Amino acid sequence: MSSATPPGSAAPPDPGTPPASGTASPVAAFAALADETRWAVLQALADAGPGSAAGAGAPGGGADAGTSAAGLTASALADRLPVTRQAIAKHLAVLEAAGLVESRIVGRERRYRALGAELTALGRRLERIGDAWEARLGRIAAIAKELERG
Amino acid sequence: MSSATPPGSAAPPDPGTPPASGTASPVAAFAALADETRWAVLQALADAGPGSAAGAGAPGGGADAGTSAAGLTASALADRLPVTRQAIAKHLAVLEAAGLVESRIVGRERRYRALGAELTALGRRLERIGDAWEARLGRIAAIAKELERG
DNA sequence: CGAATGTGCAACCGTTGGGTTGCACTGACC
DNA sequence: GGTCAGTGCAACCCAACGGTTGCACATTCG
Repeated sequence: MSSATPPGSAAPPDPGTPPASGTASPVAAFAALADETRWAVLQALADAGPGSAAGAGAPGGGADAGTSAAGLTASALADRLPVTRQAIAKHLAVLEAAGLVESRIVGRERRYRALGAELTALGRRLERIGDAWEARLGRIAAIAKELERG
Repeated sequence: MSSATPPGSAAPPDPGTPPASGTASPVAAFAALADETRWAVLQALADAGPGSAAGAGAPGGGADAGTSAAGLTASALADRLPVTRQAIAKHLAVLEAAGLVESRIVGRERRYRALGAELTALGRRLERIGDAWEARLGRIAAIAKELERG
């Protein structure tokens, strides 16, 4: 009971842990990744490129040129996805709480961008846990073989 | 809309895909990993070692010696965790559907074991997606800089 | 055979969660 | 200053989920 310690169940009161930056809890991140709509949001954020930023609408002019790599707003995402802006906002809140997304207030709008590094870190953690399990299984098999041989 | 393709949303009818083996859908796996009790189950399965297999009970004799690395039953897990056997059974069903756990019927009992390799594969996939996002962000930043200079 | 252990299915309950609608508010633009 | 786009909060609905209880079925052991 010491190798893989993913959840915060056995964690101490956690007193001196300011909201440093990244992942809150792995399970929260998994819960955030457990929804297809949320994946769609993440993917839309991930391939949000310059030129297709604000998308349709913006009749006045080009407007958001310049800081093109700043991400998308909830409304822009709602334009791309078949759900309400409010639903998107909730999803973005979940994703941000899980540390998978970051938000910046620009003018009167809030731009979100995906944090791929957090995803990568989470993946690496999963990888390590899986490897630990496999290793333990191997060890058990070895012991069993040993016992069999006498 | 071509780099990372985690969910099965945009997937074709998927006609000729027999239940090859492992992971059904990544989102299913994440949903499976999004519960603390399920993590506890996985961990209990992961460090299920010889000697502590059937746990307390078994008054008759040693019984399950031999195939000690075969995994734990739902009842044994229910003995270790503060939930009902039925709850454990449901969790195991979810985990098995997600491809994170495997079951073997021995006598009248069903033994489960954790599939660490699947976890590892899932982690690797996450890692790749995160890296792809980061790469795309870098490319966007480069383009923005180019535009600024031009 | 009878008793015990283990499993599986089904009903049920409380809570969470995705999604919508509606409204109030604030910052930008004419 | 008035209007318009964009956000935020709150209420509400319905489906899914975690969990329990209860019972019926199989299988092993005395």
